[in-house]
Amino acid sequence: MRKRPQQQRSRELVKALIDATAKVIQQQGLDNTTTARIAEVAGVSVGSLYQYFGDKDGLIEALMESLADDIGAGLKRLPLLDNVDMNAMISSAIQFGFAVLNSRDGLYLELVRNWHRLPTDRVVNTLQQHFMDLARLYFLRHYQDYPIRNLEVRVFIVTNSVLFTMVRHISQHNGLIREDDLANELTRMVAGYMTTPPDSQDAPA
Amino acid sequence: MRKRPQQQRSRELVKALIDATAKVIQQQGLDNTTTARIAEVAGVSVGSLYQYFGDKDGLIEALMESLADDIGAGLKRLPLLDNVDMNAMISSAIQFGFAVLNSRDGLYLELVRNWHRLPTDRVVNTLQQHFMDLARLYFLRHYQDYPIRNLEVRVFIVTNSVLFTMVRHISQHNGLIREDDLANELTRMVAGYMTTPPDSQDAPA
DNA sequence: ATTGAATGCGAATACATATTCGCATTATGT
DNA sequence: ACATAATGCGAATATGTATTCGCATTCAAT
Repeated sequence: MRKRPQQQRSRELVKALIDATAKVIQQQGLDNTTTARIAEVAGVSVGSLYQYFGDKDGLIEALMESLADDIGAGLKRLPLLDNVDMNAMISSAIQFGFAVLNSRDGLYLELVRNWHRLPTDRVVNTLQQHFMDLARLYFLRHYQDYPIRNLEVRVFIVTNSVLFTMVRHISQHNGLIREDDLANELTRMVAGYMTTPPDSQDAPA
Repeated sequence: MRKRPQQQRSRELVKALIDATAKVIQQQGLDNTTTARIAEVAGVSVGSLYQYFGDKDGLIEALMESLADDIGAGLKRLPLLDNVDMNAMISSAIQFGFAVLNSRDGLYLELVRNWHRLPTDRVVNTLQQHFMDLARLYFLRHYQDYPIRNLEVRVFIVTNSVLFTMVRHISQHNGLIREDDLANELTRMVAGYMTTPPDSQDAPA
């Protein structure tokens, strides 16, 4: 942020710009998100935009920071650890995921699709960290004895698998697969995998 | 394609353009892929480009068609069904996936990252179709009796999970997770999931 | 009320890029 | 060799977009 907004109106202007950025991305897609449109939607001139943000990327960064906080807060609010069995816990988490992706008219959807050209580190770390902690706590509480090796790898796989499978499904309006079927199957895959001992080969052949 | 190349040199020109498109995407990224650069790399003028392709998208479409064929051929060449157990079969498929993503200096990587703004239907269908057939044949051969319900959903989940987890991993140079660990764990997750009966809840709590 | 700082403005600037078009060159059939 | 079609060229055109800058307006403190 180039300059700190000091007065009330400029703080509102900054907020309006970040909100407008979200709105434009959600309505026009990241490719058609221009500083002109953002300023217009915010009811502000382009010049004012550059008073508080060094460039367009700075503005988008600010949006991502804000959303990372939202997601972090949303996750903390979910009482995932209260679930006794892993199936229920994972099911809740996946439901939350779908809810987020379907919220705000597809804003999150568009952002995840474009992860590779956005400053997503903060959000990704929030997610990864949270599920990592969750997994550790869960195993400590329920399987104090058996050692879960490769927990980092497992959480990495599971997080990305679920997230991108959901995004792919929502993005392509696949009428053949219902969202709750997908959620159920994802839950089964993840629960099965997370509760598999590290060494077993486990094919019931 | 705006006009069919009839003579030898123009057929070569078209091929050079498609090759150049791949090269530029791989070297500069999709965002910096311009008609000027493509023409330059192909050793051809921009004007000639528009003789055979209606627009830039047409050119990229032609590239995708060509790659879809390559992938289809590569898949057919893999003797996946010769594996007796599912673990080996899936492991081979995942190895193939990594090989493709690491080939051509990251061309495929960049294309998968940008799936949402590319004409990927043909490639996606090729993949989905192939693994669907494979799964059907495998279950017919090995478990003739028990009915695999939701096979479409399972294949959808598994394909996207593996593909995007691989892409995410390769993209972020995550030194903490080795590629073969990831491959092993992916194999375990997928094999476990694909061989799970449709109704079981299967958490060994 | 006055004044200096903060804020806000938007036309002007400086690229970058897709696409066209009139002309030059090369191939093909006779 | 000639005529005609196919091919190739690249400067010019049209459009879009990020960013700047000099000036106008509003605020906050005295």
